[in-house]
Amino acid sequence: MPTIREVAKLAGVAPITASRVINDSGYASEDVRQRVKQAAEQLNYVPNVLARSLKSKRTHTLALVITDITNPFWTTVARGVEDAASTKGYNVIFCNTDESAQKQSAYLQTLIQKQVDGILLVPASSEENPIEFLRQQNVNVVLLDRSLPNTNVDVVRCDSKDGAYQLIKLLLKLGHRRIAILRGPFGVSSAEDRMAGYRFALQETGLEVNDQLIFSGEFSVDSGYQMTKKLLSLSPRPTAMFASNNFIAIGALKALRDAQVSVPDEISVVGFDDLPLAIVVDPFLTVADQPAYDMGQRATQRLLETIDGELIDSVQEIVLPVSIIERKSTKSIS
Amino acid sequence: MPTIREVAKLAGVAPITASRVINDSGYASEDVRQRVKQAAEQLNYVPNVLARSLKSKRTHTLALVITDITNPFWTTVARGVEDAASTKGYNVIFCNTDESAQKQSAYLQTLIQKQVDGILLVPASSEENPIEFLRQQNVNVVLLDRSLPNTNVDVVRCDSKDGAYQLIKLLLKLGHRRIAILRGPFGVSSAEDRMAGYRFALQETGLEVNDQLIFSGEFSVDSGYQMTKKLLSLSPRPTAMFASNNFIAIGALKALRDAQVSVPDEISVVGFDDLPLAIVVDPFLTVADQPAYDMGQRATQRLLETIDGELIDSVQEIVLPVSIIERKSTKSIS
DNA sequence: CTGTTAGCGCGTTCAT
DNA sequence: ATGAACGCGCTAACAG
Repeated sequence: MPTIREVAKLAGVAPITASRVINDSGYASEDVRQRVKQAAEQLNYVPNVLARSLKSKRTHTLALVITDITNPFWTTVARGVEDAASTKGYNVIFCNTDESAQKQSAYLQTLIQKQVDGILLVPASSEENPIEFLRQQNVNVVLLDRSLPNTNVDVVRCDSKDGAYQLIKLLLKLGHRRIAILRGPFGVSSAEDRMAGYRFALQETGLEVNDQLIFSGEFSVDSGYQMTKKLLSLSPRPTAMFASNNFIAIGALKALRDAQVSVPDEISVVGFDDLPLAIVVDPFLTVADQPAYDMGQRATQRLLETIDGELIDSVQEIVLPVSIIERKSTKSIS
Repeated sequence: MPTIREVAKLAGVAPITASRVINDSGYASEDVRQRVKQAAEQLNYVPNVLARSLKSKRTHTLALVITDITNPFWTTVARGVEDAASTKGYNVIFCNTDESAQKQSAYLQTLIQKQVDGILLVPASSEENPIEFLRQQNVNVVLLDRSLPNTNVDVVRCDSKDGAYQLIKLLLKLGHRRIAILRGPFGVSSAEDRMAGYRFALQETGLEVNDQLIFSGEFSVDSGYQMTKKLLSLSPRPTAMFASNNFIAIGALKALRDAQVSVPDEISVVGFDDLPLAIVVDPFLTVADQPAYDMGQRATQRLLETIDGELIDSVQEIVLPVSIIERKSTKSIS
């Protein structure tokens, strides 16, 4: 792999001159310009941006640290991120933490070593706050989907509380009173917010929150399945349930099918996160849909702004609205 | 961000000594060891691997160039890649080409500039062969999913021809004779292979391949939808159809639903690529399932081997078997 | 318009 | 056991 020095030599100029031509910075006579370009062409010269980055302190590389790219919600976010990043000339390294604080901190460590210009982080549930560490290292961060308590960072997230609130309201209007929730991990703000929305809707209607109807688990298919099995052993059985994430919803629907409980005839189900349109031929689950792609894009734009030093002072929390999509998984109680 | 020089200064030693302690290379007295470690701790020292990479010519970063991370098939591949990579201490940059040769070459250019140690590439359909360029640049490459004609590169792909063959055989056994194919882009080896499998199965059975029953398009939902609409205008209508990719299958199913053609009563449908189990609560499409995760993993392992210079000489083509999953979208003709 | 010098942060080579 | 010098490839800063 040729260096700029070799190009310069072939063109009969000094390295810096070749550099100027190649980066189109500074002056250069047409003659020199030609010679350098030709030399670069001839040698198949490709600049080594590592060396450049070492000086410029810019790598034009971002990192996306999510829990699992396999979840269609995160996939869509990732696509939004990559699109926004590549438009501005940035690349994206992606990392899956699987909600493990350990994996997360290992990744963050490496990413900082690699001098990424910024990190989009979906913080894994954990005691430790990763932000302080990142701050010390002077990395730009934007939190994605989840906020962190007592932490002054940019966040781009969706309105989980409102989404949950609306879904429960919808069930209440249909006459349901025994409404269960399959909630996500403690300490994860989106899970807590959805729980809060659930609570709020019930209380607003003058209903008590029944602890028996609250099931907690992971944001996973398996967990959704397990929680639903427990739920089904209750008697009287709830007439409606709220699966607080797409994977939980899938697990729930599987469990209901296995138990031959029909939706919505025997139980109404609402979910959070839509399954991408492309995936489901005949969608039937009523959900609160989050603008995943937008979220990725917005967060990336925000991150790039802070990298460019535009808005260093003001910390922003961008909350995107969710939209309720009513389909066929709920039914009025009679 | 502190440099090793500052750490050394604080510890009262020379930079190189600090370096030795931190990288655990060479000798250092226990006393010095302690002092350096403490200094590093105190300053929150994180080594700048850019500088290291500049010397070592290793970035421990790979790139995954796919068409669209949003396709669950690629998502799964991506997860396999990232898992295999991170296990070995590598990070992964991901890029979406959307089948555009232009985007692809722009990405490849940047990736080389960034000195990635290797590239996992799903080549976009194009006249130009990107491999020669990569060869010149001395980058390690493993092709994913698709091979390239007359090109001596490692490939990890699935047995598309056999998958298609088996699916068509299955339809033939059910008595179908008018079997349509919704094929993918010309010049994309997986699309061509599936076409070949289709052809082969028919010919083996002594049937002629009827050009009217061959529809060509993109690997996209929309394209699947369009092709199916055309297919439905045929009379007599085919009794069975083969959607040669997951997105095409989704589009096809949508079109069939919109036209109120029932599957499998009025038409049998088989597809390529399974929709991830997690996604589909009640899967019903009969498909040839590719081991997407494995493919990602195997390709990455192979790439890392070549990076480590283990097997530079022998070019390998790894072909993974697909498995037919029979469900409820086909019916015997009577 | 072009070139010399110097340094980004690190680690290899060769001394001491 | 520790350190000085040098260079990876590139580009500001400063001549000329």
